Amino acid sequence: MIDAAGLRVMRAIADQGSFTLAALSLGYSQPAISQMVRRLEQRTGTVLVERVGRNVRLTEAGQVLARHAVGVLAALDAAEEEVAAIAGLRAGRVRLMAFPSSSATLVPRALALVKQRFPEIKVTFTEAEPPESLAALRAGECDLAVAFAYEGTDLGRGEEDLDMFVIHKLLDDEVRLALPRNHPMATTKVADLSLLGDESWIAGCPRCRGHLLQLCHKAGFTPNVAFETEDYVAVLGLVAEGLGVALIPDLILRSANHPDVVTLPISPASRREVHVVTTSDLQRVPAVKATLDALCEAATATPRVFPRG
Amino acid sequence: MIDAAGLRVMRAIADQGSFTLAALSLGYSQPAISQMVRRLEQRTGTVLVERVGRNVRLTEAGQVLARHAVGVLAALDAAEEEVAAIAGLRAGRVRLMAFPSSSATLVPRALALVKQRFPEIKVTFTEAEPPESLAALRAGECDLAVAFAYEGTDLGRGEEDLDMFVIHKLLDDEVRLALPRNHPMATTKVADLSLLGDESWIAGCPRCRGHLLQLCHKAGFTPNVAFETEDYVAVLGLVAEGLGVALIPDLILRSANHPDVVTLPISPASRREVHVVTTSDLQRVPAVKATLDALCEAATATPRVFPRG
DNA sequence: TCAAGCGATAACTCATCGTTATAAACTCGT
DNA sequence: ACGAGTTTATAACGATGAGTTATCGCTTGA
Repeated sequence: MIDAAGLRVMRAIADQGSFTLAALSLGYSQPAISQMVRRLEQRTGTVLVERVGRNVRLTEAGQVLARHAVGVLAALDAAEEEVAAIAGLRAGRVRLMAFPSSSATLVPRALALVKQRFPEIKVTFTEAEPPESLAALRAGECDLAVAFAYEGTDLGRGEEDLDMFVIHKLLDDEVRLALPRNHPMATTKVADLSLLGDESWIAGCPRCRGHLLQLCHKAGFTPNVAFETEDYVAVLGLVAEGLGVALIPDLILRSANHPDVVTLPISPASRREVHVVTTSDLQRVPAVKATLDALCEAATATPRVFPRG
Repeated sequence: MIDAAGLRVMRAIADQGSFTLAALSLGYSQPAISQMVRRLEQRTGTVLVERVGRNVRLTEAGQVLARHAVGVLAALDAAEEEVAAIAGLRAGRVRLMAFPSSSATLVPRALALVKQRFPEIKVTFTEAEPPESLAALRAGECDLAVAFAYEGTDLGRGEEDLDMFVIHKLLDDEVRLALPRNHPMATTKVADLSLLGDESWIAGCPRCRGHLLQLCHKAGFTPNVAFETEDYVAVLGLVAEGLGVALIPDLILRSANHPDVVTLPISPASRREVHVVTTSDLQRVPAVKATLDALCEAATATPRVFPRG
């Protein structure tokens, strides 16, 4: 019934004291104000403006509207400004979820980029394995998910519905074999999986374990998994102590390595792909887009370091 | 840029969780909501709603709008309600000015009527002589002026510009002669002015004094004005003591009389007209109209009482 | 008394905002 | 796996709102 434009007009009339000046101050023509007032009057069913001589004066009802206009317009401007800040990257919150081994290098680098470019944007970060982060994304509890997929497998658990997502590839993450420095194979250039059927194996996260089983199966044996832990520092420790060998993604090795552990490329080679996942809607949210871009840059700019002991 | 309708829509979406339900709750069709959101999004340049499956979810910017909507819409409703109250006679303030002798009977009766019918309407009342009340009306400091004009004269001072006013006649107010009970003429039915050239006269307000001079002039003499006072109770007292005679409007005699004073119709008859004056704009203000109506009713309903001692 | 200023009005244009009808996409139950 | 039932998106269209320019009438002040 009564809208912000009407209040703005009433306020201008109250401030300026005439239709003409009010029109001027609002950037309208004088008849626009005249008609606007008439519309307001027939909507409210009340006289809002007293026409006295060639001047105008607000009636009681008109003064009521002008008085309320201040608050309403201020609140409206505040809302507008807040949205504009989000649109203009001067504000905004991005909820990022990433799997643990990405949080060592990739994510911090991206967050630093965002913070440097858009200091006002708050990126909240939660570690989560891919199935969990994708579920959060689907549930609207997250804006960006950094996830990985081993060659030939899907992101998430496989039965996931990925149609709703927009997926950007960040980098290829080489899977390497970790073995003790004093292991006979430690001096070779490439580790041939098929020669490792008798080793004790140390498995990582559930999906990594699945990948290990798959690779070994293709290599002709079923691995003897002696330990399971999701903590890759622990994996390296176990390997260093000669308690087994393990498959470890290169990404982890960039931030964690162990003096007594050697890593080698494996044959047949295997890698996992690291992706950042969002939705087409969220991708168009400026702060989300900025963070996504930063992740892509961090991925390409990060040099690959292969610590070979 | 962003208006109340937009906020209302965002709020409804936030509350209802879907476009369809939001449309239902606002009495719109579903496409109306869909288009409204799209318009808002291209105006703000931001994604406001995440389309997820067949449901929707607000983005951060959308939540900002929905959050601000509460306050803005509440303030808007408050303004609307306040104006509606004025329009519906459930509120409002009327500033009434009336000349002193009207405040004895006419005005109290009218105010009682208003109060009985519309208890919420506050009528403020100020005594003022016609020129002053009309000036206040012109200056916007008054909504209704009760004024009088002697036969053949204007309201106000005569040089007044009456075009801007709307004038309603309330009643004819007979001018009577007041004289002491023991005055020789006290027993006659009609006082012949031309026989009173030798009397001492007591004059009232300036305009009444002018009228007195005019009447006497027509009757062939210039009155000997012994006293001047605007207090008609004083006039009656002076007359009662035999210090002079006076012309007194009937309206005053309805509320003030004196046992030792007799009043007679005069010849030639003279009367003043009592009017209520406002402007065409103010006349359409409900509370003003209600008060004006009450004044008219009070004027016609008030029986004429001629206390003849 | 005349020129200047102000509000009202008329006539017209255009964007907005609503509608209905229909398509496309998703969820869920069988 | 597939169809029923929702849900959003889109198209086409109409009514109304809201702006413009041009012009009139009135008030005012020199």
